[in-house]
Amino acid sequence: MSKISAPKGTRDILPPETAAWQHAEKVFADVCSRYGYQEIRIPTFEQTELFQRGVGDTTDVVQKEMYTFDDKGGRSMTLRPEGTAGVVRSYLENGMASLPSPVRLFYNITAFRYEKMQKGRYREFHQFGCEVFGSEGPIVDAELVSLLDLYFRELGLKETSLRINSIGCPVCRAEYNQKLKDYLAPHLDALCETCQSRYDRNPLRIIDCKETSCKPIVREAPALLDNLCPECQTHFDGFCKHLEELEINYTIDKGIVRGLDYYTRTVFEFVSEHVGTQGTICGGGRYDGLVEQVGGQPTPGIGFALGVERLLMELEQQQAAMPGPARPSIYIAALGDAGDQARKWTWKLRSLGIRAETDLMGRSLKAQMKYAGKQSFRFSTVIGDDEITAGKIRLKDMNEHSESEVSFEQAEALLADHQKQQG
RNA sequence: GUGGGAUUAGCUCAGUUGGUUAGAGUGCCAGAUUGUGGCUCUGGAGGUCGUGGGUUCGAUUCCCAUAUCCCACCCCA
Repeated sequence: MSKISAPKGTRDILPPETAAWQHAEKVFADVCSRYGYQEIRIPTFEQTELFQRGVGDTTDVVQKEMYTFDDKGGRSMTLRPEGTAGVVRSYLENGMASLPSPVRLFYNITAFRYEKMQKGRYREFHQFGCEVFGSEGPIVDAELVSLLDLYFRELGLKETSLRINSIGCPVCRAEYNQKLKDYLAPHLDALCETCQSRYDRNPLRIIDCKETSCKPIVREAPALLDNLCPECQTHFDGFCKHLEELEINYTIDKGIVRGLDYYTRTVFEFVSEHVGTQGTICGGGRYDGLVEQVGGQPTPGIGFALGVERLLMELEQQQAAMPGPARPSIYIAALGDAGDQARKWTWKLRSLGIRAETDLMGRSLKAQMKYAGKQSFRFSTVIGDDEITAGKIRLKDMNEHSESEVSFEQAEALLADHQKQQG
């Protein structure tokens, strides 16, 4: 019989690493709530059609990376490849359009893409994200970026650069696409195979091509940012201005196009050097046409998704201080028949909020002490017949090697106090 | 989807120019005269040498296939 292993592209997240995850999640939820974002939880799978309409039929994600299956009722379902489409569906289905605007939501999800594995890329991966509905102005765009900026700062993440761009609206993009095609037409033969097929379907994506054959041609191509309609230009200028007001550094990168079809106007990425070639830690942008695309009234929206694996990898690279598992406070060694009393007191300590353990293995005193040392308990004590009759224990400080004789009540107060300081 | 590297104990890795019962370090369990940990010493458990074929008297070692992991391309978080 062959061994069963975790499916390709998935991985177990184990202690002590889980402590860093909890920290990242906690700080994210906390920063979001300060900005007025509330958490939404959505299904892990949706009707396949949602992603076809929402993410876009022409994208790589939908064309070849989705985990799609038929359920027993013959309905086509897909494990979510990202979060935005599901949030938009929920926004509409639950009538959130009638909530006071803007509607601010955040989420913490797993997502699934059937891709070849690489550093910082998994088939099941985690994203934190935010979505804002109902506000069209560039202030929201800047607010979202500032939320990320604050989050990164609170985690101690540095050396991450923000790149921004605008990819216009349907009006200016149509004009630009024509202009781009006019420019590319004479070079068409020199472009790579995929770009030749992109020429008719989605010429904008050619800008993003990394093929050596395409790069020199693309470099001279007209940029969408230089061909925005007046409205989009004003919006982009406003976005830049608000970032400057908030003293957030950014670089304009005319090459950012984003891989999902729903983006309009503002697009941005936070990029790092250390996460292999998967340098994008966080990507986002405005999607003013998406709500309508999924079947609602025209509603402006904007959001981002943050790759948690990549974020944690980057934090580790930068050796940012991340908390480890909480250190247990006290080990209660049980001696002989006093085991019952030891367990009883351990349970009481836990009800007082103290991280306490006692023997479960029926081990010798020496072995119990060894365990307490290895698990780095701060305090230990031995409970035997002597302690029970005297009503006093010797509380041992494992750091200082010192012991002090105290009553059970004094020990409880001391431990509670100690753990309050530890958090 | 294309290409390169890897796979031996829970973990990090030796090794056999093809030859009986496959090693180290670390970790785990136990003990060093039965009321006290981190050092030391002793012992123990733990591997069908990724899986399936082939060559051979004999394969963990050579060949082929396959799986998984790592890395790059593409794309993305």
